[in-house]
Amino acid sequence: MTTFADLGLSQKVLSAVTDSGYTTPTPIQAGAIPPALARRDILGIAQTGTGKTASFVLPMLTLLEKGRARARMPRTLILEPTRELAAQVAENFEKYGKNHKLNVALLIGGVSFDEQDRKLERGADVLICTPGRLLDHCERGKLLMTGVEILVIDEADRMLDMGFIPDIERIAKLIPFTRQTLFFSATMPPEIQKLADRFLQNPERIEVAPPSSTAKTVTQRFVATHSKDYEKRATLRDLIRAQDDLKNAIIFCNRKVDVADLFRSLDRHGFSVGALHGDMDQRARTTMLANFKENKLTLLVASDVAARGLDIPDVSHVFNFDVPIHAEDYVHRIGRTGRAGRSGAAFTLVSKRDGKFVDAIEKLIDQKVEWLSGGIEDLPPVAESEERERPRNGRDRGGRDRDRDRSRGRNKGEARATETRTETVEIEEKVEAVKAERKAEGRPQNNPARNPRAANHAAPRPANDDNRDRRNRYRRDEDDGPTPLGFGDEIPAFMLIAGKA
DNA sequence: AAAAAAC
Repeated sequence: MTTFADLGLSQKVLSAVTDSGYTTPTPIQAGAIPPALARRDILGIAQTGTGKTASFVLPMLTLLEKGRARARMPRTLILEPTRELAAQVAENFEKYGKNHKLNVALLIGGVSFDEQDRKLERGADVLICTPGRLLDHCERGKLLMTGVEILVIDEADRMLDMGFIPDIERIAKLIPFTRQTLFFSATMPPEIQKLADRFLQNPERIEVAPPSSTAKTVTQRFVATHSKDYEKRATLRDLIRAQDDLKNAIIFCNRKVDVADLFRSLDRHGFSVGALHGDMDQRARTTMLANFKENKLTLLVASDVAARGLDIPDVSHVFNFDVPIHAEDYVHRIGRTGRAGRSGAAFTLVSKRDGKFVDAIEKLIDQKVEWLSGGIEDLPPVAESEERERPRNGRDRGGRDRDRDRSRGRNKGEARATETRTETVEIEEKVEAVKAERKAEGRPQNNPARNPRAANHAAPRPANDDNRDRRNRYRRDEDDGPTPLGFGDEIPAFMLIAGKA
């Protein structure tokens, strides 16, 4: 059997791989590493979860040992479609490059330029980027890419979906054409093939089957639900509570606003929950993902930003709050669980209007998905009592609901979750408290604009700092019951936050 | 019916 030692990797790389506990390469690694080391172009058709990242990181590290470093010139460039994926690849570089003295620069949007600029000035050997920020650096004249020897285009099909191809073409023009190019895509539709033909010279083509673990180790179920948002939220809560082997879960919504809404709803119901979508500020995204990975959060409500490629080894459950509009997304989403041979469960809430999407999914995965308990036709009619059960005053709702849940002895994890509310909320509450106190004392608030140094000492920004989120945070949920007298849909801004104009 | 990415 092939081992990593047979592939021609350097001692430094091999020892880091061994330290990580790996002995046997995956098919994509065994197929791509030897030709990559021989300076061949690579066309890798592989999904995430196949060990794809290591299949380019390991040979790149070995090749970087051979050439000579040119002053302040990056020698390798990796392009990723999302910031989280870029960060994940950077982590891999640190892990497998621990015996190397390489400077890795992560150039992604949503964070300040300063630190990235400093890294570039010190001289970075490896750039790991999202396209927009990289081009921004280039346009500012801070970055010369004429020394790049290896270009990696990862997740090419997704780059295409996201409209990144023009950016990729521009970037490719800034790099010598004598470069070696490693090109990866999960699928090979004609557009991608054309793209590959343009970017690659006589590539070695390696195609690996999608990880079969998805189909084999993930238990998939459809769950019938009424279609109103609050009904779906209730269905979801019952479903989560009914799981006795739930370790952690990602809950996917189709839209960012729904991620925000569902996050707040679950949080108010006392679940240990975080959120992840592209309109959140980068700090919040990073924190949320880190906390989820470290099991400080049990649930992560996410948009499809988290559907592909994110490597969280241990997700026990995936819930689709919304049926994905594109069937491929379903495959990517449920692929977040059942990884590395572990078992996983994937539940998809389905309401009447989702019929055709459900059909498309079953067609794509070529199997029928069982219903958890009866189909949509078997749903009991909307219970009027449920309407009445909802509290009159939305403000008291969270506490009362939790008490009710507790007295029913419903959930073990949930009471604990009540105490460990998400850090986001805690941070935000702290910030508001400090601000309110200042205002009460009549002291001026920190104004970073007036006093730039104050910014460094200011209270931490709320983790979930997106303006839209902030407004929505105080907008009342549909399941909060009737609006209190005297307020419209929105509680007046002055009652909410001191400061924010 | 969406999401993602630069300011």
